[in-house]
Amino acid sequence: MNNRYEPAEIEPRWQGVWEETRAFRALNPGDAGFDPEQPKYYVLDMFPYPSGAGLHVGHPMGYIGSDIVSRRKRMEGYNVLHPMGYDAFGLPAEQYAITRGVHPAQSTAKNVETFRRQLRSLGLSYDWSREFSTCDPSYYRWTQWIFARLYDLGLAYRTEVPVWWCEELKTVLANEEVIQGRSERGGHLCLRRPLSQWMLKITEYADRLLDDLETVDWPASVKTMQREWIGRSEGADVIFPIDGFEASLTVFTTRPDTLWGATFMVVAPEHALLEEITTESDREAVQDYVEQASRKSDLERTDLAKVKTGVFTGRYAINPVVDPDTEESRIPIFVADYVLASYGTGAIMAVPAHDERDFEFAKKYNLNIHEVVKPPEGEPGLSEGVCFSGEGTAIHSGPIDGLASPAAKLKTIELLRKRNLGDARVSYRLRDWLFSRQRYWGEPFPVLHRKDGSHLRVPDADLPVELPEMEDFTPADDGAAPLSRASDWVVASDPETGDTVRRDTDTMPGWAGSCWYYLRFMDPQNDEAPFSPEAQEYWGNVDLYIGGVEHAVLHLLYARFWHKVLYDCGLVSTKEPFKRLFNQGLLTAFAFKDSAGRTIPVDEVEERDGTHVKSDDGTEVEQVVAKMSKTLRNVVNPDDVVAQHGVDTFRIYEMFMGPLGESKPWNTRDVPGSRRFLEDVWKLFVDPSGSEPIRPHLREAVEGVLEGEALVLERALNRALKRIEESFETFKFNTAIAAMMEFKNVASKCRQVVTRSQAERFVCAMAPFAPHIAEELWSRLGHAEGIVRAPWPHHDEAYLEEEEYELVVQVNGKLRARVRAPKEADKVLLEELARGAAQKYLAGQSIRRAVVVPGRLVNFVLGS
RNA sequence: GGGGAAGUGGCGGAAUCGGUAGACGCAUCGGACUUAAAAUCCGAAGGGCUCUAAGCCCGUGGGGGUUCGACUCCCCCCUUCCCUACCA
Repeated sequence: MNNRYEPAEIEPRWQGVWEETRAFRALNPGDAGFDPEQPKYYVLDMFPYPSGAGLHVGHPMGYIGSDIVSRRKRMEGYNVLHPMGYDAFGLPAEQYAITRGVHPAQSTAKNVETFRRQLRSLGLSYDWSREFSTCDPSYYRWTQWIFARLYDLGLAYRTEVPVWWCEELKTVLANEEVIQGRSERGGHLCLRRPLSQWMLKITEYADRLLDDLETVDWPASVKTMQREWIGRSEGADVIFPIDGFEASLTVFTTRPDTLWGATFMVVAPEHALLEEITTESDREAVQDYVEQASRKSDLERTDLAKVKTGVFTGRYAINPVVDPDTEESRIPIFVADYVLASYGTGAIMAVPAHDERDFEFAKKYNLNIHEVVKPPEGEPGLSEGVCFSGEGTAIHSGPIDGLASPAAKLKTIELLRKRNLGDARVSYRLRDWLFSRQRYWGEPFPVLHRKDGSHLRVPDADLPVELPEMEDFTPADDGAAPLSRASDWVVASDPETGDTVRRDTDTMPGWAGSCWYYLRFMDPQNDEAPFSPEAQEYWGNVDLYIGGVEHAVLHLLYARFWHKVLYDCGLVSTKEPFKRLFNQGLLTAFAFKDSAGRTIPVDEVEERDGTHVKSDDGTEVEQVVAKMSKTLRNVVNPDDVVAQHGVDTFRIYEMFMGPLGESKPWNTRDVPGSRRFLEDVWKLFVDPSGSEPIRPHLREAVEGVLEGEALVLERALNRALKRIEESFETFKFNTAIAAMMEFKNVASKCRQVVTRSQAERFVCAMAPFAPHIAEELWSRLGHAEGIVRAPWPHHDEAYLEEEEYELVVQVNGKLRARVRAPKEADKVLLEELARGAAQKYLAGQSIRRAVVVPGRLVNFVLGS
């Protein structure tokens, strides 16, 4: 028998065994051997987007973490669902296909294959029988089916909206995919353009999406981000009559109590009434302004935000609470692009005394500023020349004078309601979800368009509406969807009348597939339903969801929305999809900066005498931490690490780097340390120069009382087991590995004393982290059954207490001595011991006080 | 501008409830083994001062405070990273 530690031999062998024995298969209700009494645990990774570049070492960070949890849960007796798949539809896949001139179906299949190979090589305990891609027709059939439910509920609707159009990508993008006027992917300039689109009424679920955040165990920061994204604000609609005009102007405000201070109004350049209300003499100026605003990208609109601009429309509104006989009741209406068409009503009442933006605008255009809220004592207000936007006491406001802001708000709303001039209203920052793309690589909508402009759903029985094969899938210059050119495919017959109808030619956005994949994993082969009620009932929701913070808002919000819709349809029994969420940290890498602050690629830098210098001219550079990127040439491929050291080393290193939740830099230099640890563990149990599978003294269990070194070892093991246990609470697996290393260090000094029981418990505790070596050692220890379902070892408190401990002796808070103290020593004895130990510091001094903390220290406070 | 997270040796990072700062590992330096090197094994090591022996001082971004005692709690400031960006 070869007794050297050879990961290249061990690892593929055990991976083969796991596959043959289907070691990680999760059993569903109805499967042979399913035990309804066994507790379930569902651990999910955010599935990857299979890009052409393959995995880099950052991807597996979270996967390894979730795998460790899965493996331990299995050892604790849970029926663990731990699946993996691919988020394969969407823009990036299509862009990649276009730049390479390959069909997206082909490039995606190839990328998926690379990802699968790499993931499999990492020894992750996925139930591979549940694997799928979102672009599989057998999957997207049900994505379409769920869309049909949304359609039936009236939650999907078509409307003409000004949408973000990206000229470069020839597509429409959602608000969330446009950052500062540029596409999130690729950074291309975008502009707004009206198009007929599918929208999903996520706003209808805003309150539930907000309220149910209370029920999930998620990082507070993610909850906050979601709350802010939904942006619920309570306020009121107020109707302002327009002077000499039939129509009125409605605004939304969160401060109805400041109504008496509204001295002008502003409408967005896109406001529907703008053209009508503009007077002849001002028409030209207004039209100019509107045109300018439409040409501005949002980038410019925000960048120039510091300087507000606007134009008078020539028209006046009437402040409904100001005496109509006074000139003050007539307030001018402006158009300005600091008011957004898409929020509230697209128009505001401007209260310059109590709103920073209005204040700025009023100062620039010399408009009236009328104070109606007195700031609380000590806070500066208008008299100090500052705009006070907080809450205070109403003044100069007739019927609400003297009321505190919250009461003033309520009373104003009551007044408005009585006079039919407005009412309380809640407004959200969240907009409905723009759900269609004029692209090829996505789920086609299961919708047919009749000649009369009406539309109907494709019957469920006819799903999936398969994506047609197309040679040329590039978007048309005019923005028409590629599918509209699939002339055979587009034509269909009306299921009711048999007339000719046209298929909808848009496709769903990339987010669609990831909205419910966690449900499909529960029952992935079902071809009668997206998942069976039994499977859903059993698996419930995801117990632990691990992924990056970049999905804190969109993916998680969209998935929660769909989940709630399915809940309303009676298809799922839980209100929330993900019980606990954990964000793994970003994996960074070292890079270098020269004195001018330019980043220098790693391969142009070398180390000389402890400093880093540029290879070509020897100038000193500074080491910094940056994201892994092609340009910095600091990307590390897991394949290389695995080839050199094996998967177990890779897994141990990734977890040993630091807490899973924190971002930390990869350093190839450190990897051999993890390899050495595994080599040492191996040698602890296997004699590399011998031929026995295991060190002979470990072959049989020895009975008897532990004493001497054996007892020391037992204590060390229990300490380690406890620390490993604790590491699962906070995902600080680095401390678990440190604990294993400490045990290994102690045990290596007295190898012959290690008992079989200790070896077994240690190997089991190590199994989730380094499963291959653990499995090999377990089998060498003579176990025919794999370690995958071996019992998880728990520590015994009895071995954590020692007879004696080291008592710290301080004088005036400074460490001066240490002394051995018996466990049960009382305060008097401890003080006495300490006094003896610190004698030389105490001689001739008067002790003012002695602080005795049993189990810890004694601190002598000397008199002055 | 707003919000959040974080600053500990040369590097990654430890440190339950406020109680021995620097666990564990990397790199480094000695020593052993070797013809030599690698690997391996043993050992040293926060910084400074110093009579080189026991010891002293300083040290968790900076400055204050609370406490017998602060990486940990409170106040102010600085830096870095992430998110967000006129939401009325």
